[in-house]
Amino acid sequence: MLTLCLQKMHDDDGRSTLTGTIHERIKSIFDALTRAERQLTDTILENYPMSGLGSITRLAESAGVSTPTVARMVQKLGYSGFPDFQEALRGELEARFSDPIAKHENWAQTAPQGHILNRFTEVVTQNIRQTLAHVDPEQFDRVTGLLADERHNVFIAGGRITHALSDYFHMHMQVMRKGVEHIRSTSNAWPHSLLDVSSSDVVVIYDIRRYENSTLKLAEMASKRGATIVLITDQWQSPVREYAQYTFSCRIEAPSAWDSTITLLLLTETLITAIQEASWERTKLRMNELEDMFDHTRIFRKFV
Amino acid sequence: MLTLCLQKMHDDDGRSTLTGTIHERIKSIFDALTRAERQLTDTILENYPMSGLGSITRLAESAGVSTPTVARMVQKLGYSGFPDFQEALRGELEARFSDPIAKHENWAQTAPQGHILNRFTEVVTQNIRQTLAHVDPEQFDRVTGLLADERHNVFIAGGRITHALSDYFHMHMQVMRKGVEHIRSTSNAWPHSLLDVSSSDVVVIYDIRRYENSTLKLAEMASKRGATIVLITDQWQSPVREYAQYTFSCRIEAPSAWDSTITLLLLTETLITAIQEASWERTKLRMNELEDMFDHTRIFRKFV
DNA sequence: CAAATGCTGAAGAAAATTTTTCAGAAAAGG
DNA sequence: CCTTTTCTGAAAAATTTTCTTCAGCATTTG
Repeated sequence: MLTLCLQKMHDDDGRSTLTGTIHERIKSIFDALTRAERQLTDTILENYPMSGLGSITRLAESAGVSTPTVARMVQKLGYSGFPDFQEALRGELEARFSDPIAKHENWAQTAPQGHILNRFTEVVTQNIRQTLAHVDPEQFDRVTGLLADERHNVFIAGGRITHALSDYFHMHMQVMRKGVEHIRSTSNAWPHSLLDVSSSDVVVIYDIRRYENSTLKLAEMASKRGATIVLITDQWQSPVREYAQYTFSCRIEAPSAWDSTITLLLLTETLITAIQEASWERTKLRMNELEDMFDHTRIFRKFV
Repeated sequence: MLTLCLQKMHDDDGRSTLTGTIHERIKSIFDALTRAERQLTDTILENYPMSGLGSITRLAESAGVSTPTVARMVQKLGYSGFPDFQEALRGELEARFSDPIAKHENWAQTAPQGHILNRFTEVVTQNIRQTLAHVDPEQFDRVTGLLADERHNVFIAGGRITHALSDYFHMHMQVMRKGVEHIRSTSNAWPHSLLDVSSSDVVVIYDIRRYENSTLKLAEMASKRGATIVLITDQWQSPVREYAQYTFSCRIEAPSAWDSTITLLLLTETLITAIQEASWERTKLRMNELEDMFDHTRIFRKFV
């Protein structure tokens, strides 16, 4: 067996001294780790460095691996055993505590305080929090029910920025049910799609600033045909809301010249999951069929 | 014997729950302590809370008292034993370290505990945390530099699921710089695009499970042409990593039959922001030009 | 100053943690 | 498809840690 092992030095006391933080060490050998070991390091890094301070048993349990896996892993990192590893962790913690600058926990531990990775993520989590605080669960559930029901055809429309989102939603909806169509409001051809919209149908419209005229026109015409309109927009709300029966406002603030569509994607994925749960029997069948077709087309790798 | 003992409560799990921090508790009973015990608390408070995290023996030694003294002392504080005391210490440390959103039980306040809105968001924030823990800021910065540099042409490719993401990235990149092309690995026409790839170019590839054969082929061929390959993948890593100079692993776990691409979007948007910052002068000009064009096309509403 | 009380730590007992072993499972290679 | 290699966790063994006991010492009090 080829054993990967980081270099280790012993000083006069026999205590091990290794270079770099454990976090860095883990990342540097991450590629050489096995499945269970990666699972373990994920747990360690997730709540770093706290998670490693309990007993080896506790750490193993919370990572969902066995204690020998933990023992082997810390040896790969270059420590003589779990206590040695824990000692190093405590040392790091101590160093961090005595350093007054490092008081704020960074998202990306190894990135400096003001790095864009941390700044951006900070704002995004705030957006998520504020968005979720404004979603009406009842409204959400009713929309889920509407979209899961195959008696209603579903049309999905997005604008310049939100095109990717609507495309993503459309792709997933197609797997779960029939009667889903993607309308490109950026194309001149969208009136053609509207021909099929009837009063029992649902039109999902994505529209964030700067709100597009063609999207508003689309909403107006779909509304005239009696369709139910679901609007996913930003906190300032697209004018489409006048025609919409259901409106979801998502926070899109970002430390950038652009807005962040993370919260829109979050809402979209949550909707997808809810719809899937509401129509699991049907969705399962369709997914299996799809899998079969994929098997016959060799699009995907059989073995990872 | 008159035993001093702070009040202690047991919850359903039998775990002890005490009020106030250990530091406060020690101070409050300090007057009632004996000589050896004061010696001990001095040591604990001197390097609080780190000193208490080793073994009882170590703590006793560094305080110059015996282990029974420590054991008696923590019982006076109201803990059932040294491990119980240590657990409390770890809890305090964790509270100090962890960010407030980690303990957010209900994201959507009005939705019930187990509502999909809360369940999904919980998992997503975990994904974000774990993803950020794995991003190497240095690698991130280098990729930012590469993509901001107009001397390198940029090709962006996505698969079935990641098509929307690559489309989104492409749209933003187009605003910021020239020489950006979107390759559809799902179409048979992608070899045509590869004709233009030279050794100074950068190919950004999105690939999450199930990894697509055509994407791997694309990477292989781009690699043969000497292009620098940036891979954005999931935690299990696409086989494309063999050809990639830069690999970013994003957590995509979701309480769903599908994976969540939120973290990929987060990384993408952060990249966009970083690239924008790195080339702000140029980007500003291009954005102004774009605005002018929009003004002439009446695509957007002039007044909201 | 003597007796009583309480404090302290050495040593051993109990309990737990950590490490090792090994067999079955999974993955890789032919 | 089969063989080989590697990985993984259950269980046992080894080690460490924690707790208890108890005899000696210090302090207080009358």
